[in-house]
Amino acid sequence: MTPKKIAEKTVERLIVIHRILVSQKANNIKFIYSHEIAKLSGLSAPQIRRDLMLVGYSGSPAKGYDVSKLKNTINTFLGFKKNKEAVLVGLGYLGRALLGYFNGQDSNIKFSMAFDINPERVNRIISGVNCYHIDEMGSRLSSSNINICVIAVPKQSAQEVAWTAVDNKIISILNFAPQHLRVPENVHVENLDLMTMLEKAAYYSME
Amino acid sequence: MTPKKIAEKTVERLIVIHRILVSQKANNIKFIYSHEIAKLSGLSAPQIRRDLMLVGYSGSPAKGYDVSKLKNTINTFLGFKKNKEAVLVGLGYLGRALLGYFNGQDSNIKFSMAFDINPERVNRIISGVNCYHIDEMGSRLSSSNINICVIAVPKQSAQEVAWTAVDNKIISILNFAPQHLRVPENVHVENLDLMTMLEKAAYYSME
DNA sequence: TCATGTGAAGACATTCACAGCA
DNA sequence: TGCTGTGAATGTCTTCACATGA
Repeated sequence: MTPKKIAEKTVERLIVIHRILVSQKANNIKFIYSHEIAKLSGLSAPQIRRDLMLVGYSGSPAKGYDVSKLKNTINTFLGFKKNKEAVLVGLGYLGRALLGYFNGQDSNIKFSMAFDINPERVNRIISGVNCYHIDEMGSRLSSSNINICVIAVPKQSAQEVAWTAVDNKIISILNFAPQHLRVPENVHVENLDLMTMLEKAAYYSME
Repeated sequence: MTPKKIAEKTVERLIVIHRILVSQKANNIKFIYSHEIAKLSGLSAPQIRRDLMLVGYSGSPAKGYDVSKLKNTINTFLGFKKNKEAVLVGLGYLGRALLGYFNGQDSNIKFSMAFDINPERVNRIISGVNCYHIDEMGSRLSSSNINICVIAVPKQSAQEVAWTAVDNKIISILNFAPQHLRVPENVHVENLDLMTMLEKAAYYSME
């Protein structure tokens, strides 16, 4: 499906641009210039034009880009599908927050199940999501078609969870554990280390 | 305080390396080679040596780097201080999770207060942190010495929160709202957009 | 022998600046 | 006039590869 090899940063920017287009469309804006997107996104205008070049949509110098058409083009380009499913592992503070946060938004992606090792957290429904014991993860994943896994467990367990995941159809992981995961080559890992980010913010709080 | 202008990515890597050194020290490891750090962090060995060059610590080819000394050098270089304070705005799912998550870890950075607009969420203690109404944010910040702010409010309110923050001593923001923040030049903004990250993970889940 | 420290090369990402067009 | 689309230039980051030293 992935047409060419696109830089990760480009993918990120296109997602951001796409969201801006969605919101502009909701506001009934029909056309938009690159510098307007720039203002809203914090990206630079030439950068945006370059990214849009890549997706192969042409605007007009007179009116700018057709919001609706451009949105659809990016949609297709990124292969967005409706109702994509993901799975969450780890129902601590962070995990439960993610369930509420993501499943509350109007997003294409929903968690369709979650796992934890703690018996008190499982066999119930949290934010509309069925929660099971981690022992069931392998079998439930392999009998599903889910291939996105979000890991929100303590770092000691993260690698083990990742192995179970990649053994059962998962090919993309969003990892919140501050732990480098070893995975097969074809599996994508997106690390999101909150502690590092907070420490980074702290670094820039010194003058 | 910031000695030279260090690339943001370098800062991130140094934080990661630092954490690895802390954990190695806890395991009583005295010396470590760059390729060992590489294995643990997912970074490349030359990259690590380059970063360490920058902090100005020299290892020995025979034994590698002295874990304890290197840790302290990075500590000093990054200006880590004990018990740095931050403030949280937004006590929804995500905000409450961050309180539990960060204040539970053994970190140098703690939240010392939190704010929300919803009366039901304030004037109480959550995960050991005093929660106040957003109206009190300005006065409480200005009478404190906190200069790190974590924003976990809906995107509609994020810019307003940011303005209150920067008007009251905040110079570094960790922003979870999917919204570009306009701030004065001297203020650092670290964006952490969970929805974009999940969508990015979804992108890489297609073959 | 094997790892460090680092100049030089290479890869990658961003911006410049302008032709072309409505 | 003021935008888009884009070749070329610039800037930044990463890796290579090897001299050096224990």
